[in-house]
Formats: sequence, structure tokens, C-alpha cells
Amino acid sequence: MGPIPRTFRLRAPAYDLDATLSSGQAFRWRVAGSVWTGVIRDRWVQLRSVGNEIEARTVAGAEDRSVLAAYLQTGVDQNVILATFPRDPVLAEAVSTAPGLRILRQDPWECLASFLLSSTKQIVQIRQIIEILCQRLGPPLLTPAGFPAAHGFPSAARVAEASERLLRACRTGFRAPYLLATARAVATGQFSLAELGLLPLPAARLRIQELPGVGPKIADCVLLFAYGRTEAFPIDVWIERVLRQGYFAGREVPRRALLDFAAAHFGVHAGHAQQFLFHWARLRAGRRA
DNA sequence: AGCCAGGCAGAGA
DNA sequence: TCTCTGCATGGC
Repeated sequence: MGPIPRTFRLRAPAYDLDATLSSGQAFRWRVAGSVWTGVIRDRWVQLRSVGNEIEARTVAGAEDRSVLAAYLQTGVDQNVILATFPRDPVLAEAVSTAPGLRILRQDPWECLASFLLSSTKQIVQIRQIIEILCQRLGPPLLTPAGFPAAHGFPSAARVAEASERLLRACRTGFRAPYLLATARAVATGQFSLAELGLLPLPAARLRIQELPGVGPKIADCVLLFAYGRTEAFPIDVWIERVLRQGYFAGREVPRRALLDFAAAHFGVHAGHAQQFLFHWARLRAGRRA
């Protein structure tokens, strides 16, 4: 056992940390140079890519290694995912832009709450809102000497006992009552995030959409980014544009039809394809959003 | 300045 | 089932 190291490394071949942490699936990471600073399970973490490894710096225990590996999904063989993709020039172009882009495995509550706050917001704004929320409601965390204070993501119970006024003061706008009602449903146990993971995808989609403020898009984001349902395929305005232009000659297609197409065309890991397409579209647009 | 943003709920046809 | 609208806020 011995003393707990402050830094350790994970083997992570073909892992594009920059693309993964900047691709709009998690909102609490900040980069300075090549060093990413964030929070995983109420632990302050810094990450940087070093060759085929990811170096982590933390203040806490050795179990962080498995927690970090689970979060980053470093055990997933990217080639296995890519091998399931169809031969398709549009997807190929997107993949070639960042072949090491991964899907994280996030905490379900944090992911759900974050995407509840995402509707009709640019990613920069989502990050700002969530940062304010964490500063005001989240638990203070230990950070190494010389580093600024950090806060964890507030629990469902903590959000549930907040007022709508307080949540609106975090710039959440019309999303505040949705966040509050959903937090209460989760905190009281009326809605079980654990049971959600046991359901097949169609049932899980319907179940999570029972929560106020959660529709098809947010449902699939949570199932993809927090439950590892890699066949989930969130369709937002970016993905809708990419699919229309790339696969339907620019025609308008209902989202329901786009979802059917995605499942049939992209296959069992359609969610990964979605993330490649999303990241590529945003890069191509000059990272405006 | 005005358009748009990792949408959703409710109303009305 | 489908279409339309209101919703807060701020970046570009």
C-alpha cells in the first residue's frame, strides 16, 4: 500500500484528452496550456496527456485511479468502436479530425442536471451557469497549496432545498423550475437514477423523459454520457444540420426520422458517431459555440 | 443590433 | 400526431 502518490499515470493509447474534455459532454473542465483542471466525484483533479498515458494530479487517495479510469473510460478499445462504423465519407471526415475523441462516463445526477440547464444555451454559457451553481451550492473541495478554491457539483438534495429564486440568481433562467422539480424527484427517491440504468434503452428513454424539462435530446445525452448507452443518439441543432446536409441533401427531416436513420446507419455505437460529428461540426464552424 | 444557442412544455389544429 | 410559441440570458 504505502503512501498515496500525488500524481499517477493511466495507460491511455490513442486518447485525445483535449478533444474529449472540450467537446461539450462535460462542462466543468478548464484548460491552461496542456493542463486540464476539473472535478470528479468531489475530488479536484488535474490531467495532462503524456504520450500514451494520462497523468493525473490529485490531493486524495489511491482509489482515484479506478475512479479516474472509469470516468475517462480508458479501458475502452477505440478501435473496437471505430470498427463498427459504416464506410461513410461524412463520418470518416469527422473521425479523422479527432480519432482519439472519447465518450466519458459521468455521474448521472451531475450529467442530468447539467443538460437540464443546457437548452437553448451556448456551451460557454452552460459552463458559466454550472460554475456559478457549484460555487454557490456545491461542497468546498480540498485543493493543493497554492491552487484556488474549488467546489463539487451540488447534490440533488442540496439543489432540492434551494429556492427557485436562488437558482434563477445562478442565471438558469426559465430552466430553474425544471431543475428544482427534478432535483426534488431525485432527492426524495420518487425518481430512481439507479433503476434507470437497469432498463433497456427504449424504456429508459421514456422513463427519464417523465422528469420535467427532459425531452428526447436531453434524455439521450444523459443515457450516453452517464450510463454508457452508446447507442443513444442525442440530436441537437448541430447534429440536425450535419445529418441534413451530409445524408439528406439538405432536406428538412423530422427528428424522429433522423433518429431512426441514425440507429440504422451508425449502428450499436451510434452515440460515438454522434460525438465525432458534433465535435467536427463545431470545429469547422470555428468554435463559435 | 439582431440572430441564435447541445430544448422543452403546453396549446391548438 | 404535428406545428407553433413562450421561455431567460448572453455570445458573437
